[in-house]
Amino acid sequence: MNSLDHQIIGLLSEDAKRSLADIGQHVGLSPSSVNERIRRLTETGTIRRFTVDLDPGKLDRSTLAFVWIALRDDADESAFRQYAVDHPLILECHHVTGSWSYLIKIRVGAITEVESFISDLKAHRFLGRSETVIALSSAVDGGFLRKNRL
Amino acid sequence: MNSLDHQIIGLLSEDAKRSLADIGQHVGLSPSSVNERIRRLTETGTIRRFTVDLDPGKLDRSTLAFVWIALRDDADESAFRQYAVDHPLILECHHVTGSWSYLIKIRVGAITEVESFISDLKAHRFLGRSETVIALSSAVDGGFLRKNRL
DNA sequence: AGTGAAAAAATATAAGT
DNA sequence: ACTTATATTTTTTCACT
Repeated sequence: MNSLDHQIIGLLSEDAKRSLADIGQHVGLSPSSVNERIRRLTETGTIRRFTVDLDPGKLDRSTLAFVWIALRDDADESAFRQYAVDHPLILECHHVTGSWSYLIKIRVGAITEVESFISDLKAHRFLGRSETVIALSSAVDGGFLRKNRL
Repeated sequence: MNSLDHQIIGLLSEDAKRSLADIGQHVGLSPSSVNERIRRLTETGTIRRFTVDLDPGKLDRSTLAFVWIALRDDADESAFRQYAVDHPLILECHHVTGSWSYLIKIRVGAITEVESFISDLKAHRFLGRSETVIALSSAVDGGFLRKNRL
């Protein structure tokens, strides 16, 4: 991982459809060399995958909410984690420091879905207490490590 | 945006390097049709861009922190938002409901950088109060809207 | 909207420095 | 490691249904 790799990563995260030739021009390498570096970055796991950045609003997921969770004392924590992995609305679920045990980030179509989300947590007997925070607007979003963020 | 588009989006978000032919096989369309649908999804902004999912750990950004911010009473809020946009460590910055005004998500190489991050907020006279929560581990991460999350 | 065929472009491979 | 040249695959375009 040297400076060239960083540059390549920066260009790819900005637009992964750039051709190897185009990237090569920017960083001063031939297409084959760029190709080989991307292959290695992918192999070593620095690049996890090529993907698309989607607009949540266009996919009926305009509402962003953060839900703090305190698990029940008798909750099966590994079952909870698996539940989070499988849950279609949960984008992030972090075990955190502080007075809450987990911070969950969800995107839903409407605020009413937050309520059913929490009800479901209760029904599964995971939930002790919770507190929900709604995002009114986002100055920065995307969640990616981006070009100017490396 | 019909079911075929959703399927295509799902496949792309899983692996945006799949060929049009491959996607076509899965959804039952010709490569040209898939191409046309992806073109339209991109044009309408449903697909914002093609990008790469990077491993923060491999890029010296292993530490994930959430910083709750209450702005100073006299803070210039639009200046703060611009500061957030320009800041290299800030992955997300949301204006939120509740007793805090903003929730910021940052990824840093080491926990010590969180301190300098907050000092800088203070130096810019944005910060009233703040509270930092560190992620100890993540059951779900990535931040993308993913295949099974549409 | 979708298809199939042809053209254009991009990627992957291999031989040489 | 990188480059150039070649082979292969993919993407794009277009005439037609």
